[in-house]
Amino acid sequence: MKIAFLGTPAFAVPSLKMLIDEGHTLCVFTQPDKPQGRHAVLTPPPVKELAQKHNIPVYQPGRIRDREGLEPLRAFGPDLMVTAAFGQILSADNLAVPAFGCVNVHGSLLPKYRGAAPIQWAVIDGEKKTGITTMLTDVGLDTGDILLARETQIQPDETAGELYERMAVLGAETLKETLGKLMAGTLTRTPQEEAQATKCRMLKKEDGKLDFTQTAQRIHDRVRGTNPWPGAYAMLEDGLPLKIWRTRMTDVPVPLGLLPGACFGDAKSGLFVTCADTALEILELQAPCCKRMAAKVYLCGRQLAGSRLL
RNA sequence: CGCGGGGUGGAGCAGUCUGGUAGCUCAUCGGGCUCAUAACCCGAAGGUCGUGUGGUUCAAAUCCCGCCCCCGCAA
Repeated sequence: MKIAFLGTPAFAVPSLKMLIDEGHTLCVFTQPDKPQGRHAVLTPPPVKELAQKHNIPVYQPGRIRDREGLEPLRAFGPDLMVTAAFGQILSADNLAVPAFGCVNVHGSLLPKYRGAAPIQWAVIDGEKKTGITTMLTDVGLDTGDILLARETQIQPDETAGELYERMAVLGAETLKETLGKLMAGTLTRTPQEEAQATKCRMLKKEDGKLDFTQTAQRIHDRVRGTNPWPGAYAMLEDGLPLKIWRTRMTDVPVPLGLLPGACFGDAKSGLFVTCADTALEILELQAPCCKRMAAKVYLCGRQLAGSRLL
């Protein structure tokens, strides 16, 4: 089949790889290169790199709805469009181009977690399971009819980054199955239950800010859900941010009289922070201007016990 | 030339402002205590202080200059 693939980040890479391996005729649309890193080096999105490696034509329109996106799309004349974390909203004109419409690979069990960063939000919310949904794209935000859904369990200590990788692979598998049924003519569509729908937004830097008046479980979930981006953090008493990469639920009792955010422990027993209910162990952290390291290692050279995180 | 912090025994840091042959915690090794221990006590080994065989000085981890690498913020 002639397929236009619209995707941008690492999540979309396995899906594109699958389409390449299946031998489809492809054309890729992805977001423009963006400055990244300390020196703002212009970096191509992961999907672009894969596409170029296979000599697939790549278009990077600022807006897919505008002429600069629509024209190459029409010129390619795809039978089907596939989107996976593309990052732009398609217009009715875009959707009208392919005869078979547009299949979207979404990182949640729709109608829950429509929108951006569904994988991260599922972890932050402490969900036990999530999954991939393929759907027929319409003009709304992830509102189209559901084609297939595949569940996966979220492990208690799994980070958003780890889950993201698994979901990217699961997404490719689900997409493959969806296309197989589409070509076999056995695909069915099910409207989403609007009453069950929830939306999630893009993650912001501030979403990594920890609030130790919450329970240890909720804080643990936020640490997991914001790893690796934007990263969880708390303020040290001098006002600088301390990044917290990994935590572990414990049954360590909180010493009497400690306020939420108070730290205790040492290089041998580990670092603990007081939450609303129990203490949470901090396994890996990163002080300002330093590399990330195990909390016990950090405590070899510096003190945190007795201080408080805000 | 976006702003800023850092490179010191295996690891993490102090010492740099107010130059004078390097200190702390953890790890390692040896010994001791103990029914036992990753716990505790005692002792030991281990560093040309990122780099130039740079400059200043009687003397540089410390002051000045160049270079390399790492990190935080901002994009």
